[in-house]
Amino acid sequence: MDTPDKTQITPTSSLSKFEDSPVFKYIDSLSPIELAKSRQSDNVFSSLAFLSPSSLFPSPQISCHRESRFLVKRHHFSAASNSRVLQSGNESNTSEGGSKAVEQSDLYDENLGFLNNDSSSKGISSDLLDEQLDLVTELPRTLKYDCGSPDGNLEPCDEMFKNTSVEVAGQERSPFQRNRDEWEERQQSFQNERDLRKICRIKWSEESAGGVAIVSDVADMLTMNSSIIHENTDGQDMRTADSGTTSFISTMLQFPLDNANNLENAESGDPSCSCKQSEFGEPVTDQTPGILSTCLLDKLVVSDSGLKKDDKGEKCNQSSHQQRSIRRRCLVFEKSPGFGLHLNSLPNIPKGQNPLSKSTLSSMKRGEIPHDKRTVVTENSSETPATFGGNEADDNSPEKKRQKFELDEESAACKRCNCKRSKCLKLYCDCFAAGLYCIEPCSCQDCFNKPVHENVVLETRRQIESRNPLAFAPKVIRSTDRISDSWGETNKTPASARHKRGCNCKRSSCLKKYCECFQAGVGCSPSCRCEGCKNSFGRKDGGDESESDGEDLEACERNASEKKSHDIVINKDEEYPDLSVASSDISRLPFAYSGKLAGSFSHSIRSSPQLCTNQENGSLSDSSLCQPKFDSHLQAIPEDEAPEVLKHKCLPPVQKPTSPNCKRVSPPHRECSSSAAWRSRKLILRSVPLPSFSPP
DNA sequence: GAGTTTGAAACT
DNA sequence: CAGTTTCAAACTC
Repeated sequence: MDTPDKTQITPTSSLSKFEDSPVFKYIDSLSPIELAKSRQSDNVFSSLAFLSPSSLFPSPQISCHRESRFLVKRHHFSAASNSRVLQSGNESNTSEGGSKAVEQSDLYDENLGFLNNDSSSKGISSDLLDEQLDLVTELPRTLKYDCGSPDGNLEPCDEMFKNTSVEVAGQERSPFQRNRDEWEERQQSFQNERDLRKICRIKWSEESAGGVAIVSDVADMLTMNSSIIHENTDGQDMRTADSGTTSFISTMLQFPLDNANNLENAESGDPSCSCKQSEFGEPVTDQTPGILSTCLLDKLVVSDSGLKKDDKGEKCNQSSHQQRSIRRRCLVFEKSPGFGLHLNSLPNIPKGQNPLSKSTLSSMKRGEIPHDKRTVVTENSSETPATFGGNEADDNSPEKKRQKFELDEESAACKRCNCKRSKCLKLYCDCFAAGLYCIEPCSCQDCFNKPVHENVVLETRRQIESRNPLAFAPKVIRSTDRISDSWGETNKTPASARHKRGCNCKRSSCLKKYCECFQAGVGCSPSCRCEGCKNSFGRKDGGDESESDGEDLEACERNASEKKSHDIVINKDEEYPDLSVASSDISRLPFAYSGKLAGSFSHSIRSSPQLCTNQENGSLSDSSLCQPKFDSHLQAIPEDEAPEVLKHKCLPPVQKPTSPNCKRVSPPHRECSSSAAWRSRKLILRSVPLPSFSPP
């Protein structure tokens, strides 16, 4: 098919075409995004995956974008399905740009047909499939890093992934997950989420056994079409992952939407093997806790699942627990980055940890504060040369350099705490504060922040949370320019972020990392009590230095984003400052109640009021929760691309948080920075909200 | 690498 | 709520 020029095709254009025909939508949106931004797409994918399915989005535009992306990935996936999906994925990674583009065009029709089969769930199924595809694509990268076999041996890599996922779910995450579970149980309102977790658990438990039973269980719980699954036994390897992922995703989606069932059915149809599900179950479990905050985790998990699929869940033996742990760590960090993923909160990624995670993190970070679309793409390309080779002619471009620089910084940032007296059980400890266990890279002494001391950690967290429910919530909230708060009004910055509490700097002039605002790469706000504020990201008084010195700003952002990207949460609920805050906090929280909210799937969290619910029953908007993912995803999407319709439509009516929990919820503030980076953020933010919230 | 500075977190 | 202490990161040398 004729794929429109990436550059030319923008979401906006695609939107216009949606009206004409769904096919055009997919084609238009797909070809440009995928080709240009392999990595980015990954990020996006993960974000999208977690986001509600296309069905969720009433607006054709949104669905179109997502579908297009998914389709592309799916193409890729389908191609691989016949042969070793993973391998193909690995190979394709290097040459994603060209090969995928071709495949996409070819496969596009198929996907459409497939989607059409399941009218009700086609959107969702497509999304899920796409996600799987994305995973496949990303897996190769991961394999390269982790397995050390780029082409490699899929099996080993798969095993690695599988193990990793297992380990994560079982060990490191166990405490968090448990907390989440507890919360969920307490809060019956989120039945879907619980079901999903159950499924994951089941899969997990039965993974070793074969996971067949799991499938049935899942089907029962999710009301999936087991029949469909069985029918598709032929494509086990490929489908399995999809099915698992799909089911998981659908389940997640179900929270807010009833469409999940449909989606699951459609998706489940693809997957056939119970083993696959089990595999998914694992990834899901992992994802649930950590992923939320960041897209990276999602990706990783998904990819892992995908690998497992190929290898067959049974194959996935726990080869190296350590490696898994490490991976997990990285993932978690990344996730929390998210904004950071969690995506934003990935600042502290151990150096020794997965390169993949690094890359992912980098991508996420970039996503958080992308200067422009290109940046994201370039980043992706950096990791997977093949992917973007064609698109990125910018190797020499400043952004490219910047990306490399960021990668280096990320690597350097992969350090952990160095606590000596806090036992890593206080917020002094970055690991603990981020909801992460300390790991080898940490230089802490008498550390209790380890899985072995799970009970202690949890109890301590409870205590801290009892004092301050938002203690583990993201410190920085990003909001789009749409927000009209006192601060935002003064600051026209497209995208803005603010520190939840504001800093209290006296001597650093908010120009050093002592300042949390600066460290997070956000400007100071009226809520800050700093003296002599000279924050390059935005002064408390509204002064904006960023414009004057874009380069400096970028450097500052890099520094800031490096570490506490995970702490930053995008605020979709701009209109609802309180809510946004709460949601942001939730997204980042890995532990306990917050952890449940944040740790659990972003969707669930978003859809679920848990975070606030625990503290308060106010319903939270999912927007913030989903944002990290979207953020990364949206990064590539220019403002123009993001249709306003989506903005509005996708954003479900948010209920204002009446939550008392949201302490110190600073009124929505906007940063003054008007740098390109911030602008890009703005774009991202807009796009983000849409997917996350799907009108019931 | 050791020592200092800094400001958040914790405590009173 | 304010003041003080503790703490670990950030920074400097």
